[in-house]
Amino acid sequence: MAAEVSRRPAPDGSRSAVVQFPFRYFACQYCELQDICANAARRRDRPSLAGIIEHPRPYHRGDHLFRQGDPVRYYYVVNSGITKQFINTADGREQVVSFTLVGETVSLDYLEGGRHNSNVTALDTTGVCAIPVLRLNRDKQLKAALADYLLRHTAREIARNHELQQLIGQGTAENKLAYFLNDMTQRMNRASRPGDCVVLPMSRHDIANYLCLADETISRLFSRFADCGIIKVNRKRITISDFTALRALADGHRHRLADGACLRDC
Amino acid sequence: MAAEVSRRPAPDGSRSAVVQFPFRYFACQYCELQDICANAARRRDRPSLAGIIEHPRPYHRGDHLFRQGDPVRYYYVVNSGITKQFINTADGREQVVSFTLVGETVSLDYLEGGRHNSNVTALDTTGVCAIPVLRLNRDKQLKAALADYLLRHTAREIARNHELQQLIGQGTAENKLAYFLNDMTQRMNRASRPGDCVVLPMSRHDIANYLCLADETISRLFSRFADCGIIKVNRKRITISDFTALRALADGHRHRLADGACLRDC
DNA sequence: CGATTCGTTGACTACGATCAATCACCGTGG
DNA sequence: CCACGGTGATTGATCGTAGTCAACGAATCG
Repeated sequence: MAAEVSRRPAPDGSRSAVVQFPFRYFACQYCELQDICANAARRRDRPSLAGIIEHPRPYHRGDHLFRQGDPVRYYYVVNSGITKQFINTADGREQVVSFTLVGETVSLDYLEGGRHNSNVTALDTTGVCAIPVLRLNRDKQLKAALADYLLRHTAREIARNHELQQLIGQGTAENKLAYFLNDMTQRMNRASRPGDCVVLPMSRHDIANYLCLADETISRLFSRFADCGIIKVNRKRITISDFTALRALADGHRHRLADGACLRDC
Repeated sequence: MAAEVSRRPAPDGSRSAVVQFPFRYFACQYCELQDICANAARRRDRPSLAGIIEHPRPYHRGDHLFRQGDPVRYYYVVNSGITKQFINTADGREQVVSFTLVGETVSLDYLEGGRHNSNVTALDTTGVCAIPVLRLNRDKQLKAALADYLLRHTAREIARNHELQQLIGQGTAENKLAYFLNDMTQRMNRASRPGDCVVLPMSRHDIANYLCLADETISRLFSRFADCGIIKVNRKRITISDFTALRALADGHRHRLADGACLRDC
């Protein structure tokens, strides 16, 4: 789709920290920043992230991108792998608030004083594009362009959170998991052709935590959905057999699987 | 605190829609925008919202500031009264997602295409400062300054939502209501001296909806809190008798009132 | 003053949490 | 190769919280 670069940088393990443009990752074509990044890099008349964007060495499972309380240094876009974002609650537990997939931006949840209010760790080997906030301030034009994008992005994120809040609060356990599976399938398969199969890199515990359910409830629901013929479960690999039923469970909060449904379908 | 203007505009019922600066509302001193609004209006070297900010006629109880699906035309700051923000869910019900008090900004939850994803109505007679998005685009400098502010604001809002998500999902009904009362008291009394009394203009139903609880549960909890000597309830007027206990219930998710507590305290 | 909406209290139920036991998987080391 | 321990996932039994249904009381409005 675009010109390739000679010296290939991270996240393939090289030592280079700065990308030479023009360059495209696989994820670039799905990235919302491409108009002020890869595309703009080839035009003189437009502000571009080229030259200030950084690509740190890939993170491995469990590595922290940043911790709660850290000063905000970068905006992050995931270009390979997956991250988990969680907050430390007042009573010492953890609450998973989001997963960030390929092509997505790690959500900005900053407290007064420009400090992160959350932790972000890699769930798998993960490469990122990192936009240094300080260097950004030197280029007013670029900053304005990025602010525009970020504002749209966060506004959408708030809208998403509001819907999630409704789901977490009002939905049944079935609704929550159905929503999660549906959402993950859509987001993960955006890069590939829309498939009926999805590999969830996070543990059952992380899913349970994210949806505010007990680990055991998630297990039971996976089994129940499988019994009803809606999905097939093979460890972390989930195959959706009945998208319509899944969608119905996800959309219609309060909708429940009839007790007889299982007997019919399996 | 600052010079008053001769022709007093809305929200006092006048026909004027545009404010003459220098001017200050009561809420201005608590407004996060004051540096690019009231303060900046008196300086030539700084971009200011003066001249483009609008003050529509005050809204009355039940009036809509905007509806879900409407194109985004303004950023709103409440300078008197209170608003309720809610989304229409997939299954036709409503979900209250926030209340916006004096000096606060109505949260930006926009979908792709620049359309509101929520409804905002006045819970009481409410005056606002409205910043027209289109006119803002003509002044790059001002837009950049405002974008900076809005980004910080929304980042904090996302952080808030993440904490709320944790509360809604994991907290007991007691935790939720205690959090709500604590939060409202703090935010409402920011303008006045920190008092132990708060008038909640929203209905029990709105509170229940916001906290994802049944209306009856809210009623029961008000009674229980009162029985335990934590609060005094007089219709919409709530007096906090025991801030420590309330704070403990709000902070310590999973914390519960002991069954004996009531008997001790009342 | 009735009519209607809102708020409170009671009785019962159901969903999901909790506690507990077992199973499956995986890397380690003998 | 298998025994081993450790972790994660699954299934079962029981219990408690908050939802639901229902009736009543209180405030508001025309």
